[in-house]
Amino acid sequence: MKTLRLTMSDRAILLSARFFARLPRTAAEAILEGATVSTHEAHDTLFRQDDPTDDVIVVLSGLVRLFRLGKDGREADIAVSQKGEMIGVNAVFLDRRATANAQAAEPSIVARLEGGKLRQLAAEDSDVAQALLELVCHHGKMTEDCLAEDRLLTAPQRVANYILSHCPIGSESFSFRLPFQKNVLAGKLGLAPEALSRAFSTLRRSGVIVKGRMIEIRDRQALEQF
Amino acid sequence: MKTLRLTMSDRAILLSARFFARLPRTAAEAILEGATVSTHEAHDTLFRQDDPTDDVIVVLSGLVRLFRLGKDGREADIAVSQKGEMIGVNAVFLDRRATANAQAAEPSIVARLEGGKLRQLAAEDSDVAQALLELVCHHGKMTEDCLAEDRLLTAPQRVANYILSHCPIGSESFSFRLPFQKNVLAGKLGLAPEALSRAFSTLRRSGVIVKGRMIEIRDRQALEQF
DNA sequence: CGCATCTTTGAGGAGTCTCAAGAGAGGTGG
DNA sequence: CCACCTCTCTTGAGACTCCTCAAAGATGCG
Repeated sequence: MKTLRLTMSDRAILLSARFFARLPRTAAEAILEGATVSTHEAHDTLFRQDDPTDDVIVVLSGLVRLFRLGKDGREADIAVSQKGEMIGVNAVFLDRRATANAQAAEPSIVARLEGGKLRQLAAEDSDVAQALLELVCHHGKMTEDCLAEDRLLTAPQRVANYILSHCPIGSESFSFRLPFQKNVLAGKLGLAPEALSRAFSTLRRSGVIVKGRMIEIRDRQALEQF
Repeated sequence: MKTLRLTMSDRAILLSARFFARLPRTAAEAILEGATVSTHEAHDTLFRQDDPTDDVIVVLSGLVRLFRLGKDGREADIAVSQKGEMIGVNAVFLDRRATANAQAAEPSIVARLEGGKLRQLAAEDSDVAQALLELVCHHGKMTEDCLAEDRLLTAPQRVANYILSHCPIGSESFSFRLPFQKNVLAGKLGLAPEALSRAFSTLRRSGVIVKGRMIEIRDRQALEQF
């Protein structure tokens, strides 16, 4: 891991991230004041569950996996964050202890914002508070979605769902590239890698063609009623 | 369902709820401006998933279950809310559509706050924004906990966990009364009622005694390493 | 006391995990 | 350019957990 200052292009990525994009430029700049950047190898740990921490992390490139550890060492993914997504907001507004482990799932660059500054700005600037509220509500909803999917859907259904969520509405057949390793996708969907593999096998019979990271869908209908 | 005005005791319950308790009295009063109260039978639906809605609900008494429906009609509980807890905050700060179904799990009384007013106050009063942020972060963490438990723990482990969460720290043996039907507990833990029953059977061998809604724990150690 | 509802128990089956081994892809060095 | 190595992914087999359906046993309420 190496620590650096923000470059111009880092700034550009940050300012175009959803959270910052909806803020007035001056507020966004104020938050970035004092931000640092660090690079990480795949499998590097960014922080550990229950560690005291007062940083919010923004992914600039790469992929960060957020997971909890079971007593037996098994891992349960809570979220997988890509470019422009924020991590650790909950902790900063609760007890300043990480709620999960964060690990780079591939070589990654992240920015660290000071939680103290964020709290201060949230208190002073209602635009910032508003943006944070929306962000956290959105995170909450995502987690709810995950929970509901886990409880309601089988493995192939979850995978079908995931694929459909990448499908532009209205198109009958389409294709896209998985944004990360199948390994990581399996974790995100709450499956063992083998289960994901088998799910793809099942979906093959419904017109899903998988070649490496490329996914091709022939018949959207068949997927939807899975 | 009957709709009423706020009584004095309703007000008292609201003001002592966690969210309101940390607000200055005047801010809390401002939010309660225009609130209404309604009573519901068990199994009454308060709102349906995807319904346009701009209310936040506070449970005054009884129990409200929040769940999503699968295509086959199966239900997945997202949360179970008791006296003083708030429902629907996410929706009010996102697209004003309910993210789940809400149903009274027993005869219940709830207050409805106007989402518009809440948004307005959050923008004007940083105390309100702060309190909302903490509330939503807390909800998010709860949901994460649920997700992680689902993925990491077996049925008996989840039940043991639940029991331990009701145990005052430091006590070796203790007992308490379930705050709701086993039916509802099963849903909250993501189990079929039969699975909960069997989990209790398993735990019986580790010193857990179940009589109706009363739970008694003889040996905390045994539970913890389950 | 009787009925409706909730809970427990049993049996069978669907779904997912684990372990183990084989196939494929991508990168490195000769 | 090919052989080799590593890492990822797939496939198979067996075990385990939890669900579903069915029926019997509690519990609570009128």
